[in-house]
Amino acid sequence: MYDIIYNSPLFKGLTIVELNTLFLQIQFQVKTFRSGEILAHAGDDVNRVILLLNGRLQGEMIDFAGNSLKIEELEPPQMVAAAFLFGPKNIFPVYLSAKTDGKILVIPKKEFIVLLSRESRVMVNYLNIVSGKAQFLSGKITFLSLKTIKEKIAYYLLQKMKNGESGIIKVEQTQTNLADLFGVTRPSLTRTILEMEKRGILKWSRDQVSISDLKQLNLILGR
Amino acid sequence: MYDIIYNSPLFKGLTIVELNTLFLQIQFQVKTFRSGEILAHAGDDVNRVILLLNGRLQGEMIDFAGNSLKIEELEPPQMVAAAFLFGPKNIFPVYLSAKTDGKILVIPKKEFIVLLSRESRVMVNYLNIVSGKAQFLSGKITFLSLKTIKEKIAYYLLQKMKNGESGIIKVEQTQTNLADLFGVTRPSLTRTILEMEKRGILKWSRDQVSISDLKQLNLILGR
DNA sequence: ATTAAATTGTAACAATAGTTACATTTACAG
DNA sequence: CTGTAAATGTAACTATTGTTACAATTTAAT
Repeated sequence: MYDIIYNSPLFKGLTIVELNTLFLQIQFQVKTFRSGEILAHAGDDVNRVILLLNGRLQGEMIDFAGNSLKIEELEPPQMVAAAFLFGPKNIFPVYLSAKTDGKILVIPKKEFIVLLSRESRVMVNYLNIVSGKAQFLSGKITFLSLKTIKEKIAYYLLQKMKNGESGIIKVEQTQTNLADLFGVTRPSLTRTILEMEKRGILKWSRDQVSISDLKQLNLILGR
Repeated sequence: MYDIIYNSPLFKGLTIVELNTLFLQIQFQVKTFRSGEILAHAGDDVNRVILLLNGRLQGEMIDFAGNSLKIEELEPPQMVAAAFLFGPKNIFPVYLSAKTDGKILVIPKKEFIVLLSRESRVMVNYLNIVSGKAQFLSGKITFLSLKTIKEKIAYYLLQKMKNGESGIIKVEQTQTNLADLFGVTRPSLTRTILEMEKRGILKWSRDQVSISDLKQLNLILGR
């Protein structure tokens, strides 16, 4: 078990020996689950840490387009519902069900608090996880608040350019995928891309986009 | 000072005496700022805790409609950029500027980590703050991913009913306000409301809405 | 009670995106 | 090299929302 949680975001930075010592001091359970089993219902109390050791779970996921009811698979060794253990509403936002057989590590919230104050590396790890979620969501909201497809394209491309350099952007996505990511239909996306091409803003050829008029692109976002 | 932070979400639950003792053990600064001053630029490193003691600051705010660039005022004794102290991206998401003269409490991140592991009540408080942010954002995304005005109305009303009971809902908002909250135009909202009335789903009279057909209302959200 | 301001109702038209269906082009397996 | 599947281009039509402007109604202050 310790070899698995050794690699988890929550316990990273600790040695296996340290993990062993730490877990001697707290109460926890390892539970097995069977494929198809429902581990938590939406609305259930979150009063424990659940760390997926092996197997696959599925739950809600926020995708790029914010279709929040889409289902995401959790892979080991991820934490379940990390942002719902604390805060005002300690309930599962969605169903949590098993796609395969597997095992979870369960730590009661009280024990977890002890653990956090005893081992500051775990505390920092956990803070990183929860903060990361908040940051992720914050970014999604920025994207979601873009109203038109043109704006979404502009934002997407400008983001890609930041991590890059020149006016040529590699898009490792098909338009079909992008449309899905944006939460729009594929023909609408294509239509908008072609319109932007006609206006001389960019040139989109398969997996490569070249920006011809950066000013106009920024203008779309009101910058 | 301690009388102010005594009431802050971050330090609540501790007595003034305990706060005094705690602050003797860590490094911190109290800084004054002047109206108009920019306390942090978007992109600046977040390597410190900032707690507003008095005065008013303004920064980015995510509103109900997700217009993320709207400006929100921070009031004392709130924390600034709580979700950006940890996590992968430790940078201010927005400008932070002063609306009035005032004072802030500044604790370097390193010191703050010491503080968190030394006083688990503060740790739990902080976890509650960050988790609360994540939960808030998660809720906003659920709302933002509703595509049509009809869906937004349905979601809004059903949320209101949860905390209530009967088929009569008090809406302490004008349609003008609601439209703004939803991120749509007022005539469009009115039009949609009237259409829903025509279909016998609800009856909207000023500040009071009565649901005539709960099933249809749920159906709009695909439930 | 009267008036000004705020709120709500309405309508014509424009803009944007979804829907559906099919044509064309490209990639790639055999 | 060829055939098939995937990706992209295109078009007509519908649905939804925005825009603008004004009318009707309600609220609240004097």
